[in-house]
Amino acid sequence: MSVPVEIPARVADWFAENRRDLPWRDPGFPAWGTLVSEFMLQQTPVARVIPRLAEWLERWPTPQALASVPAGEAVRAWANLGYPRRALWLHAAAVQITERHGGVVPHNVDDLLALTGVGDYTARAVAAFAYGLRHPVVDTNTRRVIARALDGNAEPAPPSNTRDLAAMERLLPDNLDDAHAVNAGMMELGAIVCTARSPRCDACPIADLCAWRQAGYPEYEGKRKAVQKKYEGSDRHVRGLIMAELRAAHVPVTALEIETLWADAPQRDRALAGLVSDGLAVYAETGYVLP
DNA sequence: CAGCCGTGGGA
DNA sequence: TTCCCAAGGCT
Repeated sequence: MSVPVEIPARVADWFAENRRDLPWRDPGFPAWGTLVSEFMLQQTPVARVIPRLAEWLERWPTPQALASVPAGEAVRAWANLGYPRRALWLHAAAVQITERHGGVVPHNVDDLLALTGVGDYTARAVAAFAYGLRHPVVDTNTRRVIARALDGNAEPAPPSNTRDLAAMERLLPDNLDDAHAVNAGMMELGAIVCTARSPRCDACPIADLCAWRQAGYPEYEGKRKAVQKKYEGSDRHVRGLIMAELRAAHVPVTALEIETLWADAPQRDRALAGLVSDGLAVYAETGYVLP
């Protein structure tokens, strides 16, 4: 596929002018802060992350600080960010950073990938954004911009790490600062202009180059991503109710109290067993507590 | 690899 | 109101 050579420079210039003032973009923001923010941003919107991130870093300014407290403290501080397993994984990663890397968030992508809860996106985001290294960073925003501007599709195909990283690599300038701006700019463009529902093409710096626009905005015909199951009444719903109770309580939550949270006994038992299996709840004498 | 994992806000 | 989906990762 041929890439219009103007795209990276246009995106980088647009980013310089239009970047949101987000905490993790502050000069001197620590790599640990970047790692924490990336964990929190996995499937949780920016606006909900910002206040929790500030609290978190004030309380645990280093990996060692987090590693020194029980994992349950992390789960409680995670509050209502959702997917509380991420709090458990972040705590595990803090322990690993402390034990294996002397408390320094690793620079190396393979070392980052070896941390619990760090996958292909997060590892490269930390290497690129915290340390300024030249790695392609591809998230859901970047994939959408590439799908539209370069491939002429309304939506990206299902994620393929090999294909997505190669596509982004082709856009990355050699210069470190420019590469950083293109990585961040593609994400930012997807986040605030080339959005999933109603893209603001009038504000897009590459609208005149966009393959999807040039093709007349054809509807997406490829494989759709699996539709999210309904939350109301789901196992995730019940797990969420139980976790909210465990976070609020500072004494063991009895089985009787858990019964009041959800009437369907088999589903309730399944949810609770799942939480115990995941390590998010443990039984202690009289009831369930955070780990 | 498809399914699973929370929560809340905008359209 | 209902639906969509948000800086993913693990099994």
